[in-house]
Amino acid sequence: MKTITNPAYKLMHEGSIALAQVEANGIRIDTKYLDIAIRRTSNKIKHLSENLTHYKIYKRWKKKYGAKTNLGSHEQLAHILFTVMDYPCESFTKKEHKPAADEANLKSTKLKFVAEYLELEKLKKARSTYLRGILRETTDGYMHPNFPLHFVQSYRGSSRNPNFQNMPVRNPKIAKLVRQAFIPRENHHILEIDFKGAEICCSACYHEDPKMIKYIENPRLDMHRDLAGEIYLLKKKQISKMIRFASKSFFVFAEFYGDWYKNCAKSLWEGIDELNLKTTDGVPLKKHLRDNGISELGACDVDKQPEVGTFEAHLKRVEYAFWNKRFRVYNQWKKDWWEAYQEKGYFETLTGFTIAGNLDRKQAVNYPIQGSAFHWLLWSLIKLQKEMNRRKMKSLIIGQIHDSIVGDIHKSEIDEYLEIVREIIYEKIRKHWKWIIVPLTVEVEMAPLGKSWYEKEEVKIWTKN
DNA sequence: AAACAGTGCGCG
DNA sequence: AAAGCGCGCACTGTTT
Repeated sequence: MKTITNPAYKLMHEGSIALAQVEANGIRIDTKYLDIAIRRTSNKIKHLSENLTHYKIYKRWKKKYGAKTNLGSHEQLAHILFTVMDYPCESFTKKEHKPAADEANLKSTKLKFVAEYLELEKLKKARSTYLRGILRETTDGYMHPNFPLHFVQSYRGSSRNPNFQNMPVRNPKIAKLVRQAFIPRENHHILEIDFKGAEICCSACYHEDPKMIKYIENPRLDMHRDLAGEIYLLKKKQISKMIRFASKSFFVFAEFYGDWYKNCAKSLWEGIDELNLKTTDGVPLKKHLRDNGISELGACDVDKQPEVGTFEAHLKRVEYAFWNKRFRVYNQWKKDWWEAYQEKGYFETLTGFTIAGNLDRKQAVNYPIQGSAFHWLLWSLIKLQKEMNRRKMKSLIIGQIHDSIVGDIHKSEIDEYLEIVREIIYEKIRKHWKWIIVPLTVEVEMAPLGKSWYEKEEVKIWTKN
């Protein structure tokens, strides 16, 4: 067993050098804004905390814990809600088997106190991990996060001090609060390029499922939309963007990573209310499902078969068709790959890394895909930076987020930069790695001149849809 | 005071 | 048969 091939070694070596330059470049931070944002957020936190103390629940909390009462203690709150006040508890912690204090479990009480508490917690997270974290790591207006390559089991990269790869983006308010701090250099744009469906494309290079390849090759096909149709019993034109999003994140990706229908049914069902899903003709999704004979989620009990007519039972069939009809070849690959790993105790990725150790089934089939998809990005970043250096460009690469590259690009170099990117991703990478059997595409997002990372918007240049 | 385990949450 | 992959960071509560 060879643990690493020469090309794999070279990739890590050159990758480390390229990322060292990225670290040295650093990211410009608006420290004045950060100071104001921290102050403003602190005021909100103070106000919200004070407000919580007027609730009856807080009085019970105080009675139970006295001087030890701590609004920051999830454990205390969960104990008050689920043990003292006896609200039905849907989940428990893994090791200690105490009532869980995560957002979903707390929210299930539907208490106003809890809603305000969660809002407070979001702000606290934004302030401590992000606003203060960024400020702490910034000197002379620049922050230099690390991008190590030698910590992750799957041979992905990571980021630390601070982690540049988990800056808020999904919650618009928190995203704005934090990402406004990231600004370009004078006369530059923040510009991000993002591999489209990197892990899905990469998986196809392993399993070569013809249906998956078709989805990737034909821009008029859309697997998330198709699955949304099956999951929610909709016609193509009824599927809104948000419905597609729910199908993609709560079913398709979850299934690819190894989740199953009972979990997916829950998150899909809860997602309907949380995302306020409606068909494009304005019909609330739960009403639509009711009209089609599905009016309940079902128990989703691990030990029980789903009840006929429930959403859970429906999703069981969708899952079956997903793996045994639609992506049958992928399914078979997973089985074969797992068998081979059990036989040998290791496997080799398409990029030349051997992965050994005690892996479970999901890890064994996910690692090669996750690792190799990142290696596409890393290889591209190395090429891109070398070319930028050769041309002595003013533009800089300032970060990497698994399948995207964040650049601080001079206004006079945008076209040039994008042309280099295009050549690498649309041409060179497939010449370098002959096993890439699907076309690779990237999306481009850019903020207006001088504007923050928060203000990035998609730039349509190479994609036709 | 420092270290540790456990939990939760931000991202891909 | 089992039942979501990979990270980093902050915080609580306990132990050293």
